[in-house]
Amino acid sequence: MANIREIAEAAQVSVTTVSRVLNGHPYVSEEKRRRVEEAMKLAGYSPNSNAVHLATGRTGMIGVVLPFNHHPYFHALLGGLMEEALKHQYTALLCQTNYDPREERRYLHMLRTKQVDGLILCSHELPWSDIALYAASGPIVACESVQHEQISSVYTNHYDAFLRGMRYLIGRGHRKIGYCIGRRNSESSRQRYAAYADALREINQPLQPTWIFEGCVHLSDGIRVLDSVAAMADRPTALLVTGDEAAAGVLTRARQLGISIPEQLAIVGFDNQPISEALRLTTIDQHLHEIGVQAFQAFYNDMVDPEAVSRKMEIPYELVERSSV
Amino acid sequence: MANIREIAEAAQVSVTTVSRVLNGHPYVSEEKRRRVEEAMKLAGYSPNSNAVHLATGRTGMIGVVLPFNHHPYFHALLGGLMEEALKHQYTALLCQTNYDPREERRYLHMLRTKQVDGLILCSHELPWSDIALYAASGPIVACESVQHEQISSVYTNHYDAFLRGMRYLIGRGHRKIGYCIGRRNSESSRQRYAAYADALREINQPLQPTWIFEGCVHLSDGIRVLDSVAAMADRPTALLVTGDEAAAGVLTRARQLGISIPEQLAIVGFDNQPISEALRLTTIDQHLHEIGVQAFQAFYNDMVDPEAVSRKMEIPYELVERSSV
DNA sequence: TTGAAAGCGCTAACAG
DNA sequence: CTGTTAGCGCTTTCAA
Repeated sequence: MANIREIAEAAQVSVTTVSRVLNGHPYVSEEKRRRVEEAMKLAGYSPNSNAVHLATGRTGMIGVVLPFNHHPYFHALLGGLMEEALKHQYTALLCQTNYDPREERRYLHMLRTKQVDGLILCSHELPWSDIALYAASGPIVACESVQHEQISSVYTNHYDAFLRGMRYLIGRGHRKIGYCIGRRNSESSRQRYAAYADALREINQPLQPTWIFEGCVHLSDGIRVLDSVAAMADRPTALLVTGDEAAAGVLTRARQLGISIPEQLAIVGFDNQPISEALRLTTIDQHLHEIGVQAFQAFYNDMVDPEAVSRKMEIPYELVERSSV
Repeated sequence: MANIREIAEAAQVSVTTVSRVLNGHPYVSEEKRRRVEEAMKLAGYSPNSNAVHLATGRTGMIGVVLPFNHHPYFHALLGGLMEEALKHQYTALLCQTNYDPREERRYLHMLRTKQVDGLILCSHELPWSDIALYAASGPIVACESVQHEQISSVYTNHYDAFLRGMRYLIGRGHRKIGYCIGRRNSESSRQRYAAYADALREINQPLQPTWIFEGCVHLSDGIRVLDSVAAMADRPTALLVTGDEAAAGVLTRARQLGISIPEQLAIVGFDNQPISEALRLTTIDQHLHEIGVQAFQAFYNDMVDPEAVSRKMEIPYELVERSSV
């Protein structure tokens, strides 16, 4: 209701001084600071964000674009991201797309209109060439490997990580290996397929299409997969499951059906999520929390120094051995 | 990058004229409109939202506060809400609290700082007396029954709805009835308990505490409940489950275990969510979509006419008979 | 330490 | 139909 001028009058100081105490600037006498604070409290004053944003040219808000957020994968990523954002007085605006390109574009547009200072994309539908056009309005960071010069990128090398998983299983004597992924058309899925095919080639095994499962995101998807596997005449002896949530579904369902893990079916999960620890699931940790942290830092760097070259940062993964292999 | 003045210069018109075409106002000659549009396209111009918001005193954004949004309950509510918001050129800012009162307060504060024009609370941790203090900064609408003069309220009469469910089951001959709720401490849970106790009193049945289940939100919770029930020596013959998602869990798990529905166990769900249709689940529809629509309208009314008295609107529920009873 | 004053980019009377 | 002009509320030189 009240504005900065009224506070200044009430406290018998200039608006500049009020602004100074508002922003914790030095060079304000204790006496005046006290008076200003009192006046603000008395008036129940809160500064108008829109005015602040207009005057400063920044909003202290970063848009985090993701398809949905009800998944441990995004929790881990967001955890790191927000932790880091907080350190720099930034707050995250959740931009949920539900895989709708129009929604995605709406959020990209917010960069143009200065509603957010930058964008971190945890997922995307639009082509990068399209997205890059918005980079002129503010930093854009992708949580996957992107070549574009204007887009920073913090990512896992999914080919390597998947190959590591395959070789680990192969090293344990497995030849009949299947795998589960989330969406088919993502870049990471392509990389995983390539690693899978290459690994099989190394051991001269044929590629068995029925052992590849798509759409594995939630626990229930893992249950579905295990049921399919159980019904097969020729079953794989090991499964690489991208996402511990789904892997947990596979594992619990298997136990339910009396299929012993790892003897009859070995499982390697991904992400080292809390549930994998609880279930003693062997998993490949891609350090999502760290990806979140680095993604924010990449944004922040671009923000502070717009001239800087966009970062391309590969985050190392790690195999966590437990008892599902 | 460019601002409205530069566009005006480029198009050889005044800034007012540019503003007019920007906002689709009448009284602009076709000739000038064309010139302005061309200049905007050429410059890749987008208006600065913060300036617009500051000048107009509104943001066209409404904050929707909820604990999490990965549940059909909130989908339905949000669906109606956003549909209505769209009609009035409003966009919803999802404010996820994870049941953390500090987060909630942060969102309430956004009303003070004019980051949003109003707030719709689908859930809350802070006491209403506390929340009401923020109502001076903009309309606040609750999706539950609230007495506070400054807070509009769009709600289901949970006591009546629950009683309706109980009497329906009783009418079908049931005497041993249990129920499942989400959180224990919500107002709706208290109402439900009251209706439950009253209904049992009507038929002179003792209240059996072990037949009351809390924390039933997801499908998995329903599974858990059914497993508990199956293990009981003295089982209820019917269950009132607030939330079709959980009810679906109860139902599928029961079938899995060979417990026949409705013969050995009758189930009444709540919300008439898509899954209940698929499973032929009898359910009480509280018209969540409509609650969302009305909640936005309540906000919009308060917005347009700040003098108006806050609305208290009870939305009728409806029993949808299918085959689980 | 302090304050006057010039913006930030846009809207909306008001006067033609 | 069009333009002038005074804000919206805050930050930030700049000079004192």
